[in-house]
Amino acid sequence: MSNEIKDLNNYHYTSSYNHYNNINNQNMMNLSYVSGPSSYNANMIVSSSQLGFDLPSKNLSPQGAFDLGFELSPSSSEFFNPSIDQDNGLYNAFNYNSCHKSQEVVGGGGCATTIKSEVRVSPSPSSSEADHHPGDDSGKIMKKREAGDGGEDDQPSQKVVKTKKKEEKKKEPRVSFMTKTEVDHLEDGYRWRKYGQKAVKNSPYPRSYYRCTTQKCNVKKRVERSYQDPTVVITTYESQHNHPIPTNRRTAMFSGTTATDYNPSSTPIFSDLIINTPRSFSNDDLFRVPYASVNVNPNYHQQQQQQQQQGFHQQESDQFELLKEMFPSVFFKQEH
DNA sequence: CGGTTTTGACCGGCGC
DNA sequence: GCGCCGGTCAAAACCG
Repeated sequence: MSNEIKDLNNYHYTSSYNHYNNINNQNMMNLSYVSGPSSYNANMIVSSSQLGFDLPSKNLSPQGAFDLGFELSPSSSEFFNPSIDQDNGLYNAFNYNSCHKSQEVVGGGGCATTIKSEVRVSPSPSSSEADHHPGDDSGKIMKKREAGDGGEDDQPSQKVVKTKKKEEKKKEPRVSFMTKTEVDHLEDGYRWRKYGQKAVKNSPYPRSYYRCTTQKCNVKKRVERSYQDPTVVITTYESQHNHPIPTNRRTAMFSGTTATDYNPSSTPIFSDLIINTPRSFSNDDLFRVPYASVNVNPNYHQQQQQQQQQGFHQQESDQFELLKEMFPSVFFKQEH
């Protein structure tokens, strides 16, 4: 959308992923994923700023950035200025930087990854949203089926339905992560069924479409690898789960959405992980990161103060709650 | 055998 | 109107 966006970081997503363009201005923090027998570490970078849709410039300002100060590895060349897009519900939350810390946690598993992730919550139905996904409306299915059912009904009412569905669809919050990892499909604790794969224009890497397998849960996610940086996986979540994380998932990770959701016996590995993972942020932390790393960013407290002074704290906390709901497994529960 | 993945086809939106 | 593109469907294949 804006030129600024395109200029940043050379992440030139041609279509709906312009918002991924910036992996510059982000914070990082550590995440350690364990999937089955294998484990891996990853760095997430959450960057909402300059996400390709009409972000008010004010939100792109350094002040707007909520630099969470999560684990900024000196070795990392990626330092970000995360910011939040209030209007679009865009989140620039955290960056995970990886290796060393995660290694400690996982136990020498090798520093797999640096995750850059953008967290974006976009409830806004704004038409100017760069991240509009043309074919991405569930209403389509209905349309198709309706047509197939010989439903040659009155066009007007159908149109109304279409519009309605479209609007509903657009309101669905989305969260995007850029994750530097070798694993294509990041485990997030939920069960997903792949329902499609498409080649991405200008990219050698396909995009995969997943749907939550839980009944009546219409959460979807798209996963694709950045062609600019093949080590970066872009995951976009759409909608929110209306159920806790399945506890019997053998590859489940992290915790559930509530304390009671978490069943240590069924996810021992994660239990260990969580326990062992250093967490230094307080409940007041804007972005309480799952279990990610410690604050090693020397500017962390200063940044926190700045955030508070700028009155971002509450608003972001609210949005964070939404984000947490959408992606609970990533956000280590702070409730205890 | 049930659940998941693969993959070609289909559909709608959009730009030209 | 046409072609391109993103998203989804659904049958077949695969897997535990």
